[in-house]
Amino acid sequence: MATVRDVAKIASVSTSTVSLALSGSDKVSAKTRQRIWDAAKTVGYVPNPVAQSLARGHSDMIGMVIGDVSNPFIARFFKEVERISLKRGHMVIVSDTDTDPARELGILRHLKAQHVAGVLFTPYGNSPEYVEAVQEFKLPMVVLDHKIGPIDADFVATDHELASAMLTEHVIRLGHRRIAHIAGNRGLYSAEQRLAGFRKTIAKAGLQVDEDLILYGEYDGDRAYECTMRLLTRPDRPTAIITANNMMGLGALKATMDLGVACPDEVSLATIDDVPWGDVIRPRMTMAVQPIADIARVSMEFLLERIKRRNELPIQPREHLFVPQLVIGQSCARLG
Amino acid sequence: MATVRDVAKIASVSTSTVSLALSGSDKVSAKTRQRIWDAAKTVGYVPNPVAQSLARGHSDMIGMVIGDVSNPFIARFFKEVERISLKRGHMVIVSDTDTDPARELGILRHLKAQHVAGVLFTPYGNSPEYVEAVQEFKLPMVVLDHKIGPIDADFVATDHELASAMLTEHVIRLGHRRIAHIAGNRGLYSAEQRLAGFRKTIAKAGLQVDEDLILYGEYDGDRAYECTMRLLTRPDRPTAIITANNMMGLGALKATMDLGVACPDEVSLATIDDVPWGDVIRPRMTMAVQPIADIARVSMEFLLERIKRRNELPIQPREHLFVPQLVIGQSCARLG
DNA sequence: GTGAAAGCGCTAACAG
DNA sequence: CTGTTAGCGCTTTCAC
Repeated sequence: MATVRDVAKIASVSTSTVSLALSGSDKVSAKTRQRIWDAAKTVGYVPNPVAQSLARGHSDMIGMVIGDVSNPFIARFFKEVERISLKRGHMVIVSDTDTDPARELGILRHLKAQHVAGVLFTPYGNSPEYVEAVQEFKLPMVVLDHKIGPIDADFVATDHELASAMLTEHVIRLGHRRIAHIAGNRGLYSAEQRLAGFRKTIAKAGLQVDEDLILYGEYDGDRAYECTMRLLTRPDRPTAIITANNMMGLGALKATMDLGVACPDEVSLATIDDVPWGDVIRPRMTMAVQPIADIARVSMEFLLERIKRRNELPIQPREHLFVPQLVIGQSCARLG
Repeated sequence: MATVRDVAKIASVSTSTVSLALSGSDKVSAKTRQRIWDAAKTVGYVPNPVAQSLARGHSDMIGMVIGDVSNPFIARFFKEVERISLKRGHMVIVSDTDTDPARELGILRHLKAQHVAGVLFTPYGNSPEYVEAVQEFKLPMVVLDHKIGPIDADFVATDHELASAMLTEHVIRLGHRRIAHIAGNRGLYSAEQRLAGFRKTIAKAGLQVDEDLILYGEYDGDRAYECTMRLLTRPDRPTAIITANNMMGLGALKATMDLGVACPDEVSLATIDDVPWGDVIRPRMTMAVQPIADIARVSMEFLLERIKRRNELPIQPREHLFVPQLVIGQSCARLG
C-alpha cells in the first residue's frame, strides 16, 4: 500500500503538500498539484481512511440507526440513503435496533466511538433521560419519523397527522361512521400524531370519537391482528379500520381473512405506508404512501450540511415534513 | 475522552501495560490488571476503535455486501448477522449493490481501504477477471449463495439443487407432467444449481425436460411476471411452475391473477424461499424455505474463525450447505 | 511483569 | 506556496 510519503518522494514535495493537494486545496500551485496527482496515480496511492479518521478526529462514515430493516419501507429508505452517501464519499453503517431504546443508545455509543461523521436516527424512546442521553452524544444528527427533544438535530418525516387525516377523510366520505384506528406505540410521536389526525378528522366531520375503537397495535403486524380480532368480534363492530403502518395493515387484513369477514364488503381497511407486494394482495389496499426517495434526499441534505458545519456553533434545528400520497385501492367500500 | 495515557497515569503504569491489561493479556499480574481496570473505570475510559484500527492494521468492522436488502429474506439475514456480530464486538457495514458486479468490486475496495476485519459476500459476477479481482482483496471472506472460484474463502448456502429437487418432486408426485421452471440469473451458480435440481428430478422421474419450459427470470419479480405470461399463454401451457426465489414466485402469482388463470386449479405454483407476508397472500405458497438463522450463524462462525487466524497461512476453504424445509401451501393441486 | 520507544498513515498548525 | 514538526490514540517489539 502506497502512502503519502511514497507520493511525496516521487513528486519531490513534502507529505503535507501531498495531503493538501489531494484534498483539493488551492494553497498548492496548479502544477505541483498535477505532479502530485500523477505521482499518486503511478504508485496507485489510495488514502487510508482509518488514518484520516484518526488525524481528523472523525471518519467519513455515516451511521444509520433504525428500528427494523425487514420492514420493506425502511429497507428501501436505506437503499436510497446508501446510494446518496456513496456518491458523496460516505459509507454507511446501519444498525437495526428492533425498536429497543436501550439498544439504540448502545449503538449510538458505538457510533460515537467510531467517530462517525453523522447519524440518521429513528428514535423509539422518549423519556427525558433517553432524550438527554441522545443529546449528549453531540453528533451531527438528523432524526427521522419520531420527533424527540428539544435536541440539536434536524427532523424529517412524513406529516403523520395529515396522513391519517387523509385516510380518515376518505372513509368518512364513503359514508363510514363507525371508524376504528389501530395506532402505533403509545406515547411515540408518530403514533400520537397519526392518532391525532384521526381524531381531528372524525371531530371535524361532526362525528363522535368512540374511544373503544382506538387501540394501540405498536406498529406490529401480530398486535394489529389481535386488535382487529377484538374489533371485528364486537357486537357493534366498526365498518372501517385505519391502521397506522403497513405491517399493521397486513395484520388487520389477515384477521379479516381468518375470520371470514369480507373486506371491503363487511369492513373497509386503509393504512398508512405502502404495502409490500401490494400487487398480489387482495383486496388492494388503500393507503397513504410516504415519499421514500424524497425523505432520504432531504435527510441526507440536512445531515451533510450539519457535517460540513460541524465546527460551527449549534445550527438552528430544521424540520421538513412531507405530504403522503393517497393511493386508492379496493379495500374501502362505499357505505349506505 | 479519556485515553490510555490517563489510565496509565492513574494506575501508575505505562501505556503499554494498560494496553496489555485491557486486552486481557496474562503477561500482566492479576493485581496490576485489576488496578488498571479500576482506573479505566473511574476515568470512564473507552478505547478508541479508530486508533486501534490504525495501530493494528485492521478494524473490528465486518463488511456485508449483498444484492438487495429490500428482499425480506436478505433483510432478515442481515438482522441475524448484526445480532451475532454485535455480541462479538463487531459492527457491520452493509452495502447493497443492486446485484451489480461492478459496484460489488467498488464496495469491496472501500471495505478493504477501511481495513475491515472480514467480509460476508454474495457475489453476482462470475467472469474470470471478476473472480480474480475478488481474490486480490485478500480479505477474510465468507461467500454466500453464489459459489465462485476457486478463491480463498468459505462458502455457505442452501443446497440449491436439493431445494428445487424437493419442489419438483412434490409436483411430480401430485401428477404434474408439464412443469416449467423460472430460473435466476443465467450463469449464476445458485441459478444453475437450482435449474440442475429441476432437470435431474424431471429426468429421474422418467419424464422429458421441455427446454421451452425453462426461462430465466433473473431473480426479479417483474421478469418472472413476464416469463409467466409467456408460459401461460402458450397453447400447451405447463400445469405447474417452479420459481427459483420468492420475488419471482410472487411475480408469477401476480401473472396468474392478472390473467385470471386460477392457481392452483389451472396452474400450480411452488417457489424457493419464504414468501414475505405469506399470511395474507392467497393461495398460500408451497415453498422450499431456507434456514436463515442457521445460515447466518454458520457464516459468522466461519468468518470469525478466519478473522482470528488472519495471520496464518491460507486456510483450507470450507463449505456448508443447508437443507431447506418444504412448506406445503395451497398453491399446488393434484392432477388427474 | 513492566516500561521505553517506535511507529500505524495522515493532518494541521506554524514557519519560512 | 511549500516544508517542518507534532501529534491523533493505540499497539507492539524489545529491553530490563
